[in-house]
Amino acid sequence: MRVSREVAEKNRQKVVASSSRLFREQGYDGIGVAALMKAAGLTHGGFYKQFEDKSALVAEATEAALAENRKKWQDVIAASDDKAGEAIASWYLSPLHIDNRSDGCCFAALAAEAPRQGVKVQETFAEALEASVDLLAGPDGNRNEAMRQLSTMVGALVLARAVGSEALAQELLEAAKQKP
Amino acid sequence: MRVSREVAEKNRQKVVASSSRLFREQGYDGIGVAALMKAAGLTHGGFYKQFEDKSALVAEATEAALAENRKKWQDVIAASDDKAGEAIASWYLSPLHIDNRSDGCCFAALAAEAPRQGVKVQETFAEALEASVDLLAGPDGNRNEAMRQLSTMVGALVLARAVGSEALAQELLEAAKQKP
DNA sequence: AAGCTTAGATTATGGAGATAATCTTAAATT
DNA sequence: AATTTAAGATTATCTCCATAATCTAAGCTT
Repeated sequence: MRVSREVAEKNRQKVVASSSRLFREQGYDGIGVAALMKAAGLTHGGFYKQFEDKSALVAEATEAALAENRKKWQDVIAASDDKAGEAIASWYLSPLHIDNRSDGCCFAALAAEAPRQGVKVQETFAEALEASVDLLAGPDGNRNEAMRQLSTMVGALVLARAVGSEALAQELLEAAKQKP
Repeated sequence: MRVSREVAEKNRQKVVASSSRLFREQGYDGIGVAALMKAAGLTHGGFYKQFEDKSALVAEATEAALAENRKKWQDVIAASDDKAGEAIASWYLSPLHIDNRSDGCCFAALAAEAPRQGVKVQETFAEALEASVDLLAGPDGNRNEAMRQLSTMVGALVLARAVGSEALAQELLEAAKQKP
């Protein structure tokens, strides 16, 4: 049945938001439209009134995830007295992040699948990466160093999640924290 | 029709080898049993004579990919006069590696999906990671530093592949090469 | 050589998956 | 209040996928 525009818009946002978490958890190919709609409390069929097709939702959900990540980074930096790089590192490389795929870093969760998801998604990743590098570098920071730090953090988290062993995972995160 | 044991075994290996490439290219969920068999020149139905199910092939193909990677690393190190870390870095972080998913690094291609692929696959990743760290560190090397280098390389490659933009990708690889 | 065994082909089966057409009902518009 | 419109439900279609049962022809055993 029909609902008011505000409710419809809210429903749409709910689909995007919950999909942004579910994609991070299960991968772009790991979950289908029906399950995504159900998770948002709606039915399968309504999907195509709101989105062109699944890839449109993929693009929007990726944007949402990356925007949410960015906001979190800003909060972490604002709340810390350390330099941006240090503040982010000690928060990002915490063991909690290993299990928190669903609202964790979108780079670590989905960047590996981005090459198969079309130009739009890749552009979104590129913009988000630039933003992250700027945040990491700070006002007078070194762009190269920030890029390297981002790579190290993302790689460490991806590998830590892949190895199963908690001890090895922990070791990876610790190693990534240290400045050589 | 039936073939000799040697041919059957060769066929099995062909399935594993071509799957190890196709999984790296398209992801574990991105390709099905039928396509994997067809790529090896066989038909769909024969699959279950050789493998328990798809996840068994996933495990074997991952092992194969990681073993192949390791061999390549050894070759690169042996062929270079530099220290192992330097030799691997300059080879691993080359622009060619961005497009070569199918016979490139299995960590960069598939580690992000490993958490969803069962314990066996994760153990395989853990063993391969230990081996890579040992190779990177060399006989008298620093384990932490090797872990950090591996994370940096994997992260940089994953991100470089995700951003679409060739210039940005190149910048990421260059940044990862520099020792801070 | 006769019979047994089995790799791989053929052919179901059943479940998801994506997309689309239609229906219903309530909000928007007039 | 009457009419139009559109969100979301229902239902259908079509494709792809994993798994399994059966078939068959050629290797292997004795």
